[in-house]
Amino acid sequence: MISKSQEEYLKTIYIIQKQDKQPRVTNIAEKMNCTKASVNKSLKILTEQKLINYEPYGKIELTEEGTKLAKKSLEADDIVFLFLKQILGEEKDIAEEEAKEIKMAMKDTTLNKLAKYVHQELGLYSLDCGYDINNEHCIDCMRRMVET
Amino acid sequence: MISKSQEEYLKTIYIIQKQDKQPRVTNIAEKMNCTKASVNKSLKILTEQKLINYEPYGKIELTEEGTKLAKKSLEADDIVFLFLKQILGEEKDIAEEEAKEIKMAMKDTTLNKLAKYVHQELGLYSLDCGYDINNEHCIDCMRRMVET
DNA sequence: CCTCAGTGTTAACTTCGGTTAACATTATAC
DNA sequence: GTATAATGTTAACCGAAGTTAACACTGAGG
Repeated sequence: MISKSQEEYLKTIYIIQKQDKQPRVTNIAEKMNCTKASVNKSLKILTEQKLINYEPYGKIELTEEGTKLAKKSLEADDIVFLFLKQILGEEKDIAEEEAKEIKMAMKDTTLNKLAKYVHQELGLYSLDCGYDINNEHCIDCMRRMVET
Repeated sequence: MISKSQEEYLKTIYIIQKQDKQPRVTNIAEKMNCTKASVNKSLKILTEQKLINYEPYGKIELTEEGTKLAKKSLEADDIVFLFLKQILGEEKDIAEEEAKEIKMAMKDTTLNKLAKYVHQELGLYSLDCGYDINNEHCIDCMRRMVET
C-alpha cells in the first residue's frame, strides 16, 4: 500500500504531466513545498512500487498503474472539496487545502458514499467510474460549478 | 499546539475518568491499542504541556485545560460520526473509527460548519458551546439517536 | 569545447510516534 | 512480611518523512 505522502507526490506528477510540462525534481519540489532531496527520496519509492518510471537524471513518467492511482486520488479530492465548498459553504482556498487532508482520512467506501451524497445534493450527473460520479464529464461539470 | 496523537491520549484519559475509573498506564494502553511504553512517553509530553497532572508511578489526572481540550475533541468526533452515520449512512463501527481520523484533518471553522449542517439536517437542538451544537443536552440527544 | 548555472543526488541528521526488552516499583496473596 | 504478579519506566531501537549541506551531472552560451 502507498502512503498518504507518496500519494501526494504521485498526484503532483500527474498534474504537471497534464499541463504538458516535464515533471522534474525541481518543479515537483516547488509544488509540494519541500526540498529536492525529499522529492528524490519519494521518486525512488514510487519507482520501486512501479508507479513511475524513473532512473537517476532521467525522465519522470507515471506508469499506467500510477496514472490510475493519481486520478483516483484527485477525484477523491474533488468530491471532498465540493462537499466543503458547495454544501458546507467553506471558502474556496480553505476547502481546497483541507479536502486533501480529509480525503486521506477517508476509506474508499465512505468516499463513495460522500460522492453519491454530493451528487444527489448538487444534482450532478453520475456514470460509473472511480468514485461513482467521477467520469470526465462529471468532473468537468463539478469544475465549472466550482470556478464560479 | 498539541499533536493529533497526543489528543487521542487525552481523550482516552477523559473517557476513563468519566467511567469513574482511574486512568492508568495499562488501561490507556489497552484502549489505545499501543504499548505501555508508548503511553508513558505521551504522559510525559502531556504533563509538560500542563494538560495532565502526573508524576512517575503517580495518579493521572486531567488539568482543567486538558479536560476542556478532551471534551472539545470528543465533541468533534461526535459531529463527524453523526454525519457519517446518519447522513451518509455509514455503518456504526466504521463511522466511529473513521470519524476520529477525519476530524483530525478538519480545521475548527470547518468543524463548526459541519456541526451546523448536521444539526440542521437532523433537526437537533442548538445552543452555544464548543462546536455550536455541543451542549450536554444536544450531545445526549445525538447519542440517543445514534444508539438506535 | 569548456565553463558555470541550474538541476539532481547523496549522506548525515532531525523529529515523531511507535516498538521491544530489560528493569524498577507497587500491590496482593499467602 | 515476603514472594510473586501486575504495573510502570527506561534505554535502545525502528521507519517515515522531512531537512541541510556538500557534491555530481547536464546543457546552453560564449
